[in-house]
Amino acid sequence: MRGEYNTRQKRELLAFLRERSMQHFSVDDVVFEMQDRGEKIGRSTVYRYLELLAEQGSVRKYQSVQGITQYQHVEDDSRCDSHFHMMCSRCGNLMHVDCDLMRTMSEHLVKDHGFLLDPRETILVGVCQKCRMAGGEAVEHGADCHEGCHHSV
Amino acid sequence: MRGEYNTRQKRELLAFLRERSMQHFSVDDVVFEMQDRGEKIGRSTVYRYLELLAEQGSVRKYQSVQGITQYQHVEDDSRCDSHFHMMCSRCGNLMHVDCDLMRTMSEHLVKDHGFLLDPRETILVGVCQKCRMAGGEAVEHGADCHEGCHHSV
DNA sequence: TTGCGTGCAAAGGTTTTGCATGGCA
DNA sequence: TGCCATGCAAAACCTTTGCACGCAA
Repeated sequence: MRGEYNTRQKRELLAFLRERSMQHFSVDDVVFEMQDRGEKIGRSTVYRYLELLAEQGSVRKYQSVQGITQYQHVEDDSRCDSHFHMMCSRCGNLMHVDCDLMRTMSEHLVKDHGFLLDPRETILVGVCQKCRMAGGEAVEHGADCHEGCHHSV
Repeated sequence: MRGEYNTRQKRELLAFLRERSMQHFSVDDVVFEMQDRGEKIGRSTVYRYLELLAEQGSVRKYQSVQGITQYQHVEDDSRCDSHFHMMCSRCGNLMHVDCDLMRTMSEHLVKDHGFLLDPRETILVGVCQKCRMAGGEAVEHGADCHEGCHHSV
């Protein structure tokens, strides 16, 4: 059975994941950053172990806008009903949103649109506060949306 | 300048896109289905033309959960402020959502979370009504969410 | 005739797989 | 010792790019 043995690679990878809970990363990030701290781990091992953890639910796996697979370790996976994720298309950061409006939206979608939203699979894409500040007024990705939305950014 | 000539490939591809507006497809879908109807077109041409159309806004491009790039032709791209997309993780269908609650959510996100949502990049993932009916009570992808949300599915 | 568009093939990048070796229990 | 885990290399995929030829204007 898979995931049976307690190996050095697993221990180190798991420690790595825990340190950066709530942060997103690619397989390359893992390989190189672990390498930097002197922990040798094969690329295939990273792929295989992350895949296993994703099946078990302690790691979330999704596609970035660029088409690269990103992973994220989650401590508590139980509150899926109000827990969404936002990703900044500029800096790539993944953020959590845990608020009532999301629940309201879910309920609205299922009631009025017949659509059962899955917060685990859904990622809200946009530009985060930090990047908006850094980029000044001209908000790249949301530029044309900006006008129509009447937001006072 | 790109997109200047009116070639057979462009005409046929554009016709293909218009026929399946509101539907999603991959580059392979295009190549093989056009091939089936006797329209020869090179893979690179499809990539290049879809890329061009995506820049111009008449085609939307995004990553599927499986990591394959999907495209979708959109007739009217002007109402981006309240226009979102939902994708069914079962049947793969892409649907449009054009309602006030989405606008409310956008405004909430930017006001209270500092996040400027981009409706063009964001895809709400879940299970559509048709698939929920077909699948009975046990809703595959939203199963554990189902409980927490107190939805009366 | 000019130069953009096309398609093949090759290259590039990411992920998966086969297989021999290593290491946990 | 038995068997899972690992890592290398190769393969499998998807996408992009270079280049010569075709074709629209």
